[in-house]
Amino acid sequence: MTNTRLTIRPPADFDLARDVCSYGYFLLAPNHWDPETRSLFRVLTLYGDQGKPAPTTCRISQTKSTKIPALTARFDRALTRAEQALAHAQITRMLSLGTTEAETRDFHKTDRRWKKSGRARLFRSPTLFEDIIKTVTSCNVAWPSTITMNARLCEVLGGRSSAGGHAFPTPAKLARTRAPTLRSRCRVGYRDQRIIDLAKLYKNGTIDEAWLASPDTPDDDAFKFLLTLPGVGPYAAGNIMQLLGRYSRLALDTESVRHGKSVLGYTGTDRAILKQLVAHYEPFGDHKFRSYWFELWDFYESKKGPAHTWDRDTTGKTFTAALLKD
DNA sequence: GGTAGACCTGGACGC
DNA sequence: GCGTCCAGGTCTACC
Repeated sequence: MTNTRLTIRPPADFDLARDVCSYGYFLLAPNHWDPETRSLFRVLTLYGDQGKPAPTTCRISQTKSTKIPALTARFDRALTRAEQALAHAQITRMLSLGTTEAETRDFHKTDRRWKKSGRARLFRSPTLFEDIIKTVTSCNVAWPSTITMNARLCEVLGGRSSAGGHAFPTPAKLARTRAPTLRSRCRVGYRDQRIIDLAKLYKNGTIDEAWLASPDTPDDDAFKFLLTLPGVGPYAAGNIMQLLGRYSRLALDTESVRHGKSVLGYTGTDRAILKQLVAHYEPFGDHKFRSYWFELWDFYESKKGPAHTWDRDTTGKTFTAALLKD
C-alpha cells in the first residue's frame, strides 16, 4: 500500500510560512519547521481500528504553483478513511484553517496595521489538550526550559511513528504516568502533579473541548472554567482562550511588561504598566489578543529576522527576556 | 481583596 | 568548576 497524501484547500489568503510561524509553539516539539523547505514536520497521534494510538509522521507543505494555495500533507504510511478524517481535523486546528477570509477582513478592519502582511491566524496544536499542557510548561519558566520540557515529554512519553519521530503524549499516557517520572525525566519540576491532574480531567471529560470551543459558550464562562484548572491562573487562562480562537482576553505576563516599557514607552511600576497595556488594547475589542500578539511578534522579528527563517534548535532557543531587553 | 513566600529549573554571574 | 542568585506564573496561607 502506498503512503497517504492529502490535499487540503485552505482559505485563499492562507500562507503556510506566515501562519505557522505566527506563535511560539511552532518551535516546540513535536513540531519542527524546516526554514529551508518551508515545511512543517510533526508526528500526529491518529487512532487505529481498535482505538489504539497510532503515531504517524506528517509533512505539510504549500503548493505555490497554482492560483489557489493548496496544502499537501504527506504521511509515513497508508491511513484508513477514519484516520484521514482525523488527520484533516487536526491539521485544520493547527493551522487555524477555520478562520475564514471574512473573519480575517473583520480583524483587519478593526486593526489595519496587519492588513498588508495579512497576519490574522495563530498557530496552535492539533488538540486542545496539547495546547493546555504547552501553556502550563510555559508558566514561571524561561523559554529554553519550555523547549526542553516539551522535547522530553515527547521523547520519554510520546508514541513513536514508523519514521522514528515522537508524538506528544496522549492524555491517557500522561494520566497514568507517575509524578517522579515527569519530574526527573521530563524536567517539569513542580508542574508534575498538575500535568497528571490535567490529563485525568481531560480523559474523564471534565475538560470538555466541544463546550469550550462552541460559539454558544460565552467567553466569560469559558475563562471562568479555565481558571478552575490546576496550574492555570489568569495568564494561562488568557492564553488558552486565544488557543481556542477566543481573542477577547489578553494573556499578560512579564514579557508584556517588557513590551510596554521598551516598545510602547510606558513608565512606572509593573502594575501601572499593565494598566496602560489594558487601556492600549481595549479599542481592539474582541480581537485584542491578536493586536497585542502581532505587536510583540513584530518586535521579535525586528530582532531575529522573519519568523519563518527561525530554526528550533538555534534562533528558537535564544528567546529569553534578558536577550530581548536591549 | 491584597500580599508574601514557596514551588523548580536553568541561565547568568562571581569567585 | 562550583556555589549563589534570580526570573518566571500559580497556589496557599495569612492579614
